[in-house]
Amino acid sequence: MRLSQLFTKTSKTIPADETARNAQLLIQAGFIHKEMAGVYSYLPLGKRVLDNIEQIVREEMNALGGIEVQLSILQPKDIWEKTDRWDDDKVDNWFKTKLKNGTELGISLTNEEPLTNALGGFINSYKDLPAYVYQIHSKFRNELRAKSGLMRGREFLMKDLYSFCRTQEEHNAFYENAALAYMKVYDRLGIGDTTYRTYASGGIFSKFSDEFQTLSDVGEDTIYVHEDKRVAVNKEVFTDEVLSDLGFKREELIEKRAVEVGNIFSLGTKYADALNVYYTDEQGERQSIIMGCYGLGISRLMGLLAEHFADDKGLVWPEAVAPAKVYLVRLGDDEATVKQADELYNRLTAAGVGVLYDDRDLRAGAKFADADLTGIPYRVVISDKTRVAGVYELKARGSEDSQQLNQAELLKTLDV
RNA sequence: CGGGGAGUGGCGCAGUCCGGUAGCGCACGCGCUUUGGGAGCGCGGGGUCGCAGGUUCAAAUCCUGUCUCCCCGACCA
Repeated sequence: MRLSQLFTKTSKTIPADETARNAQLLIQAGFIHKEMAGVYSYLPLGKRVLDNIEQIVREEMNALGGIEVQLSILQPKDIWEKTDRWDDDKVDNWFKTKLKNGTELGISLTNEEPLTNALGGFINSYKDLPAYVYQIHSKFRNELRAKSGLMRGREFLMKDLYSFCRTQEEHNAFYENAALAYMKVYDRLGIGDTTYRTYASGGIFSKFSDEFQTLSDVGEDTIYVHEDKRVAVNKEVFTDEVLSDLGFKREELIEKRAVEVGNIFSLGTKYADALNVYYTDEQGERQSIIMGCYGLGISRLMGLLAEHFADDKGLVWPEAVAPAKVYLVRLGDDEATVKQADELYNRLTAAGVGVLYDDRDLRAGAKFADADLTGIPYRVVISDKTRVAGVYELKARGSEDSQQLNQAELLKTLDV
């Protein structure tokens, strides 16, 4: 992408109506636009980051055996009444709307009922199970108060997967595999070493659910980390009884602040039963389906990564999610220099390397400042001077030092 | 939802207490100079002060209502 063609622009000042560092940085760098409290639009660079995170999640869900769908955002009321969840007393942060004729509708905040209902038409036999179905789509929650930028919005992008199993054993095995897949996602995003599988309240179907909590001072959750076992306990279930169940001693655990970046639940048979979705086993007997749900916040992760990897100059994206791998700075406008920069841009682009090509008519300082703020992993400078010297200047975003390389060395360093 | 703070060109702010029809920086346009860490000088365009009502000869400024944003708390299937 040529920056001369990009409509967004960076700002020298941070927005006054945000205090969350992630939102400040992402708005200042032109990645997102705030529509209203808790609602953000994704501009070109932000959209790329979001897509990159989404793709990593998609790959791991596919590897887990998941099959992707896209569910509707408008939802009918009747299926939620069957599971007794429609009432505002049951779910109080639900956006709802109405058809012109007065028919009430729900706006997607979760999808157990719609998906189970949709699957019900196809699931008859034990041969049709298990089924692991997911989507990556917007969710809406009418939070009393939005906060923390992308980390807690009213509209957000989330991956939600639902498992439909025949037996508890089958469910348990998948549930554990899902937990492993989640950790793979966090590893790929560069936060694996600070993310803990965390015991949390399980609701009515199991003693615990599992949250995935990434350590962060701006996190909303308090967890107690067991470093040796690489697990944690959420404060909400941090009781002597639970510690005893888990075989942990209180003094082994360290209190930390964390951001919930995933949560997986066992759901039992409640929803499928309520929606009259069963399967017939090998003996011809009708059996209940055991469900699980597995959430992972894509946009929240973007906020977390923005905040987690930033420094005083701006964003510092991990290469896996960066909107581009290379920020190519062209200085000087000698015809030969322009030609050389154009050629490198074309070559890298053809090789599949994402490049933000700063071909704008700006001074060096402005371009360097933008390169830093934008957080692209590698900065390459081509100037009249480097051209004459026959070198390319390469600097990693996280490093203070730059190096002078010939073209072969540069391409090798960039894995081209 | 309770408490606190704030809404003034695209962005960041001053002006509000002590009413007299709006100012600075950034950004933007033009010109000259400059050109490796957010350039300098000059000229120029752009806002009716969140919205509605009221007081007054006169309201960004005072009064009433309302909307929005931020923070703390509560809430978070």
